[in-house]
Amino acid sequence: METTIDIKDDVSEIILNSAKTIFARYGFKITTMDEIAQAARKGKSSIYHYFKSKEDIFKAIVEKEADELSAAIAKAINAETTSKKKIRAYVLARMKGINNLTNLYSALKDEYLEHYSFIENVRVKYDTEEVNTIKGILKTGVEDGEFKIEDINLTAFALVTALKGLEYPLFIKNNNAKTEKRFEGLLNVLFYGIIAR
Amino acid sequence: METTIDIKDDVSEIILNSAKTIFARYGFKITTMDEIAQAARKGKSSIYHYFKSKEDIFKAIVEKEADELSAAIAKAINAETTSKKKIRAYVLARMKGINNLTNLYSALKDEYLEHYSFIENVRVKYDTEEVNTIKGILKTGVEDGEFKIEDINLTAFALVTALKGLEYPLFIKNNNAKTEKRFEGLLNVLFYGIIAR
DNA sequence: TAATCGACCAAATTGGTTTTTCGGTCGAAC
DNA sequence: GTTCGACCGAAAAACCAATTTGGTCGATTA
Repeated sequence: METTIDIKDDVSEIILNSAKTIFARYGFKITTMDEIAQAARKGKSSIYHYFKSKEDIFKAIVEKEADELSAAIAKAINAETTSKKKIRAYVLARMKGINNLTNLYSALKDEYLEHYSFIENVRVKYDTEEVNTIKGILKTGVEDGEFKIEDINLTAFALVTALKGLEYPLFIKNNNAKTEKRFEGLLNVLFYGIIAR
Repeated sequence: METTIDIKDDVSEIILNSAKTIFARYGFKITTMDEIAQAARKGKSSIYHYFKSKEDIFKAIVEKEADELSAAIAKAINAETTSKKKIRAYVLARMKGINNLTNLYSALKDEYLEHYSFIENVRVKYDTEEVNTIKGILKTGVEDGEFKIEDINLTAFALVTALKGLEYPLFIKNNNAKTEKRFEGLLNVLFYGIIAR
């Protein structure tokens, strides 16, 4: 994975990784630039040669994690053939992925960071990306005659919203085989509805 | 509606209504007992003859509003015959009802009040009530052979969660005929699923 | 030219003190 | 039973000095 091209950004990478650990442990506010610099074995001024602000570093880390989750989800989706399976893969990958990057991604839900506009930007960006991903799957499903949906946009939005709401009470708390079975049941509601036939 | 029995609680009612307006406008924290007393044309000490604390007043107001919403929803449900129509009536009544009591009910979502245990109690109480209502409808629907659901508890919970998530972006913002049509589409997903047949 | 850093600054934060406000009590009066 | 003025103690607000800290700059290194 690592090529020689990365060498140029070597220091940036070191700074980012150092900062990542400290941010994860102590949060954005308390972490100081001096601490980051110290962890990276650099003078504080040197950090500013690579990043223009503390926010900038944090932003880079969060965005990187968001990208990693996106990639993991995309990979899971592409591995499936039918749209139905893609939806299922999406939910599963999302659930498992979020557990991994609890550290910084949880920052999106941190009340203190609520007011930082740059975090809000990341949130909005990731939210729309998420909706678009689902929308894409639904659209393909409809075109292939696999799905039948009145309003794709609305359905995609509702699905993401519901997923986000269920995320914490269902997935985060206990993430095991039993949990998987439970959301399997919910997916069946989505696929087949609750009306008997 | 008003009977002579109410006369005894006349002053309580006055205090409650005065407080309600002030709380709605300025929120729980900023509102002072003196202001409430002044609006009720009473001395501050007099208030304590009817309510034991500021929290107590607020609690009474919020619980009253919650009860009103519950009653409105129950009425709407009972007016319908089939379980499917009951679900639809529930969503509609909930959407319209919440718009009415934006004032204090919004307190449930106020970040400042998050930490007050008495508010948490109201929230939990209303949440479980809501889930139970839906659960009741679903259960009856299944028993009558109208619905077919694997896990009623989970489905009810998911439905309420989704509804709560969609509440703000869909309903509150623009509450009109077009909105009704939109969630009609979502209800169809719930009823019939997205799989084509 | 790219990278590093010590010295420095202004703004924000912190810690501690004082003042004010406010929820709540009490006893008296009606 | 109801009302209220006077009062209390704890919490919040206001204030201020000391310190921290995000960020800049010029010089130095390589």
